[in-house]
Amino acid sequence: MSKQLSNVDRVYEALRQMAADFAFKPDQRINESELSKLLGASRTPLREALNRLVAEGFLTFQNNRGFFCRSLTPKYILDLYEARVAIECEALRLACRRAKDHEITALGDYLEQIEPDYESGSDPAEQLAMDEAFHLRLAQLSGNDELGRMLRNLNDRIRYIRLIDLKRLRDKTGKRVPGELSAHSRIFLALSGRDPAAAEAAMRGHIEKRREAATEAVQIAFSQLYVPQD
Amino acid sequence: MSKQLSNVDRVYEALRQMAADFAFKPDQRINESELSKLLGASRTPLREALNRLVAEGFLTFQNNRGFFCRSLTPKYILDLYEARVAIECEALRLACRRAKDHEITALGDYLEQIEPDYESGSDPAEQLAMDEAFHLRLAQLSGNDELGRMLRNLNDRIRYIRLIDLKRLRDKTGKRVPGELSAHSRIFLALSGRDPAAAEAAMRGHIEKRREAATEAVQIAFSQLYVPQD
DNA sequence: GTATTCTAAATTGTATACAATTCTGTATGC
DNA sequence: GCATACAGAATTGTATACAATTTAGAATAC
Repeated sequence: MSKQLSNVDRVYEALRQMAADFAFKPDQRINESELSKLLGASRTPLREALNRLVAEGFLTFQNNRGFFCRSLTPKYILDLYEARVAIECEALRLACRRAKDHEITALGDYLEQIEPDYESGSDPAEQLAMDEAFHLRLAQLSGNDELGRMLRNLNDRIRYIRLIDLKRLRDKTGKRVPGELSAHSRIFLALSGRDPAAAEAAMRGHIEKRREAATEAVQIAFSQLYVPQD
Repeated sequence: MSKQLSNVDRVYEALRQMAADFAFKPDQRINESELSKLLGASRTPLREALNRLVAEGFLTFQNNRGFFCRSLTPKYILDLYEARVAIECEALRLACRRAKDHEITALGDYLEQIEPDYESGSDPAEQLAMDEAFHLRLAQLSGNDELGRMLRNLNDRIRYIRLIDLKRLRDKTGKRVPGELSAHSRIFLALSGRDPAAAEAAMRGHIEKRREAATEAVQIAFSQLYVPQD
């Protein structure tokens, strides 16, 4: 009847958020004592949480030197985008075979529901959250829990860069994100028609297009991380 | 100049092996004190290692109840096989584009080198290790570290079942594993010819065929895990 | 016999202490 | 100036102690 979440879980969630947002700068060494004070827990649960994040690829670990933030390089981000292609395309193929009609209908309703917010120049972070939610629901229609789990992990590690890319896209095109929604619609229509080849092609193109802008986004990320913003 | 590996690393490797081999039975609760005595370390580093394994999907964790072995169900194993298809097919597509000629040649040499051991009825565990090594090298030709990392994780979680499947296959076909080597050859030839479609088709069929036998292998796994062997 | 409550034992959760190691800055030699 | 050696400070690694919680079993009621 009391708290369901353990302290380690709380610390873990906080650290995951921090790591996703690069609150730790790339390759930065993490001071355990300092961090444990900040999070209001001793080093024991803190280190347990840090170890989880190492296994998930958010941090690295060196014996007797402690924990470090993952580095941020174009190669790393390009790899993550490619891994997304692998996971999402296969999930989509499976979804074409397995998703129930009512599940597809429900996803279509969701797409329509978020359309106004997506169109209007709402908060980029919200917009990205909606995008991730759509992609995740799509992946979940495969019925494969591992693929969903992997996608969630990839999303969390790539989010910081995707957010930069999204903002840039908006600036360049004046509050409108062109082609994005129609890309989602194209994927959805292929799924509705149970056409795996068309669905996969649409998904692949959709992700690939953003991947091509990733290197540039990484450059911007560095300038944001190391230069005072305003 | 002294030990490079930390105690946590040592404990982690041991636990990972145990978890892969289902030295912990599915859903079994793990007693920390007992295990720490067994591994010759205190509960602090033990729990750090256990947390890594939770993040990797080998174990689960319930607040105030501790760590448990992952459960073993046909659905779980089928999901892992599907995830392998996702990772390996995409890696292979990328390899067709990116692998250097000399890398492909080297892989071909490796394939020829292991052929005699693979053909003869050598130790099934060794045979599986060779199979995994081939698939991993293939994936690494993609140049994508994330895909390699994901495949390694999947391999470790699925190995126990694959070993059972492989033994069964040998028993049924009298020391010969038919079609296996030629499947690898077919994949390799398509890669050599830089034909992603053919390569992916061969890979997909190769994995899918074993996936179809997975449910049966899970049944056998249970009988092995809960009945004295000899 | 079954269900319920209670108590003691077992187990997990986490803070802390201290050993081992690395890091930092200063002094020394060339 | 530059490299090296060294000492002290800082940091990580891990055992241990004890609190919090769950579990197991006995006693009781129906």
